[in-house]
Amino acid sequence: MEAPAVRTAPVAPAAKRPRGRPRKTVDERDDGNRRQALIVGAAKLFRRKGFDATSTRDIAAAAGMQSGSPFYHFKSKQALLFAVMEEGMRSAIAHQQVTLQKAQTQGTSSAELLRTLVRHHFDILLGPGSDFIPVMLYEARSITPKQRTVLAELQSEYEAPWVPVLEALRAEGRLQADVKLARLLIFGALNWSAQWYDRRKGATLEGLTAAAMALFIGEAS
Amino acid sequence: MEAPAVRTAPVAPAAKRPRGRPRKTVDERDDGNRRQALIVGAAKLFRRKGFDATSTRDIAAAAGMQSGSPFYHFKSKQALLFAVMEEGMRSAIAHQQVTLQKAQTQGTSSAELLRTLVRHHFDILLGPGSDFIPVMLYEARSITPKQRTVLAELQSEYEAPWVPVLEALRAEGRLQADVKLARLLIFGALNWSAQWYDRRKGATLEGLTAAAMALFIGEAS
DNA sequence: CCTACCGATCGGTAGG
DNA sequence: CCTACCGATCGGTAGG
Repeated sequence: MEAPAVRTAPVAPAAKRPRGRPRKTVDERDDGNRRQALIVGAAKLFRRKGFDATSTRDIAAAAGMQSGSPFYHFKSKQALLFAVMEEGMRSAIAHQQVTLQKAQTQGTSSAELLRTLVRHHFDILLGPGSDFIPVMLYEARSITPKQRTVLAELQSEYEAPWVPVLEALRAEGRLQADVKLARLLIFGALNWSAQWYDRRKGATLEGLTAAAMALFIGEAS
Repeated sequence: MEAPAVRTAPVAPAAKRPRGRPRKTVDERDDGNRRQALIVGAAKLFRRKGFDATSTRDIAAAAGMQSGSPFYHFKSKQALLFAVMEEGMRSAIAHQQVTLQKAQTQGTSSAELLRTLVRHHFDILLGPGSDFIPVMLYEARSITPKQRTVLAELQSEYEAPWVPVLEALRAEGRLQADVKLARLLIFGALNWSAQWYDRRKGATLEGLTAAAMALFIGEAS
């Protein structure tokens, strides 16, 4: 059995790498630069107008291309949507791991770990230039069942570090709710903020995090 | 100044009332029965496929009509979407008031009131035949700013009874978080359940309510 | 990656 | 409320 190809999660968009012929997979090509421009532009448009209301012409224009050109990079509009979601998730997973490792040096309390996870989640959800995760959350209806399965696995991977933290809090008596339902409700509380949070208005991500912690485990702010 | 026309909130769809000519407003007619069939069918389709992915032909077929006929009742597809949302909100407000009055007989505790509100919210969100509120929550992008303003007012009306309850809980020390942010986070936790809750699977609305209460105010289940 | 284009679908309307 | 229809837009493709 061959070693599986390791996919590097693009935390930041990779710089162009013009070596060799562009690789081709089933439904997309990879020549770095332009492809990435399509993904970034599509993410922005999908978030603002929704998948169905965004035309491939809009996306092409956002990347400075002509109307037919996106289909040189992606076999379909749906494949482009999936690329946005997948890149968003892989990036989020990688970024979360780094953040967690930084916070976990010594005997960090479970409450502090939860705070780190919550704060990080607000970052990828509401931070500058973060359209990928909201698109994944709010346009899930528009992908195929097979794609949905792939994303579900990535989501499990993302949520994995939350489980032991919530279980520890429950064991410490700081969390009363059933852990599985608590996780679903907590993600709801956080994810919904993409609907109402306005960077220009009052609340900071720090304040939001404090409020969430106070609500979930009664940590006085 | 004339007295403003009172609009009755349609908790249950009104029976047909064939007296006089049908009233006409700016963007819709009212002849009861058929109009309601369009609203109900549209709600179901909008929820399942989204506004953009639902064609007016789909909606017409769901009501047993020909493709052009919905436009006899609604001036546009968007007006039909708004009708779904508005009816959903008016019905939810009325239903919430009734539920609250039943629960509020004597010296009901704030925690018990919150439980009633949460349980009721799960009902209109996840109960049988409740597509209206999910549509309002998840298709808000597709209405006009003016319509959005109307809905925002109805939402304020719906949320109004929650505020004093949360304030009381905060005063009692059972809620640590800022009340305004807590309200937003709580609605997020509840509203998101429309994304993952599956009536056929395990959890009951009662169990969900218990978990939510445990999470928000540490009420042991 | 562009040019030129196709077939399909869609929201909406006229006229009855 | 139906019939017949229109103009516009859209995802996608061939051929270079």
